[in-house]
Amino acid sequence: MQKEHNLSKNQKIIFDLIDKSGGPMKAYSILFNVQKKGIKAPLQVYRALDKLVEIGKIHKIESRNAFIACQNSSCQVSKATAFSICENCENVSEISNLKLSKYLSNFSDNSGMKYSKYNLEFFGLCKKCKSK
Amino acid sequence: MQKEHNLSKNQKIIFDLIDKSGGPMKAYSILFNVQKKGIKAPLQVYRALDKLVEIGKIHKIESRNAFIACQNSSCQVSKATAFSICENCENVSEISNLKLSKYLSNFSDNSGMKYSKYNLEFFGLCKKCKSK
DNA sequence: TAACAGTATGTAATAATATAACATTTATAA
DNA sequence: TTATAAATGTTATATTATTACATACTGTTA
Ligand SMILES: [Zn+2]
Ligand SMILES: [Zn+2]
Ligand SMILES: [Zn+2]
Ligand SMILES: [Zn+2]
Repeated sequence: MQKEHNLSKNQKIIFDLIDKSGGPMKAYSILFNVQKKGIKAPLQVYRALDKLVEIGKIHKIESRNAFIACQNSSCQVSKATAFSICENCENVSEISNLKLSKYLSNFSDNSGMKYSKYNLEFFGLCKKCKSK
Repeated sequence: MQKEHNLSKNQKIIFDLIDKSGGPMKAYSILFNVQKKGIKAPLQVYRALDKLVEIGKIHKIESRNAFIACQNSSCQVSKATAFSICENCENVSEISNLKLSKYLSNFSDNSGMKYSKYNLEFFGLCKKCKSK
């Protein structure tokens, strides 16, 4: 069960928009879409995004500068994330694979570094785009 | 052995700078550093960076919008990359671990997607920063 | 309730990152 | 040589993100 965070007004507006979109959204596209709700400035968007990432309700797709609603029930923070990204249609899915996440969370090498977080992005062609 | 690409003038200037720096560099920091060599505009930098990424001489650290020289002898293209990033000192190393790269290159799930490329970024504290 | 701390908001300005469009030049190869 | 691809030069502009400062809200505790 995901901890219930009481989202603030702006956080809720922005989370709902991203969640309903079903895919990744970019900050200025979000801004455009919430202007009718009174959110007028980039900073208002980025602040809400920062908080939503922090509590794991959304994740940032780094290679796309975009934000997607968490598709796992278990992400309380954005600290172990994996995505598949179609390079043709830009469809993005969060990968939820216990073996993969265990493998990566336990990964260590001889660098002496203690890893506390990772982000993995796979690229390729999705089913639809492959068959064209 | 890495295929010998005959880098163009701008590509060589920019690769040498990044390589000698020993760490990740940002595009506009690169621009500042090569202005004395006649490279005056952002686009000249970005074009060289694009090409260098394409042939695997450098990789982009997506979470940092920065570029680092390939530290493996084997990357002919930037299509299977893994990095460790210290969140304190921002030191970045390319991870070269055969088991990890095999595991990820062979990864597949039931999404029907064919993965042809991945990028993995680990975060944590490096040896030095941990012991402070 | 009053005082406080922490979180969130509003607003303007600006910084940092990246690309579009167009003209010209250089390298490679048929 | 002629054609083609790759690289360069230049200006302008688009996109992404943060700084700085003022104000308001929310929950806790004296
Ligand atoms: Zn998630
Ligand atoms: Zn697709
Ligand atoms: Zn490499
Ligand atoms: Zn460090």
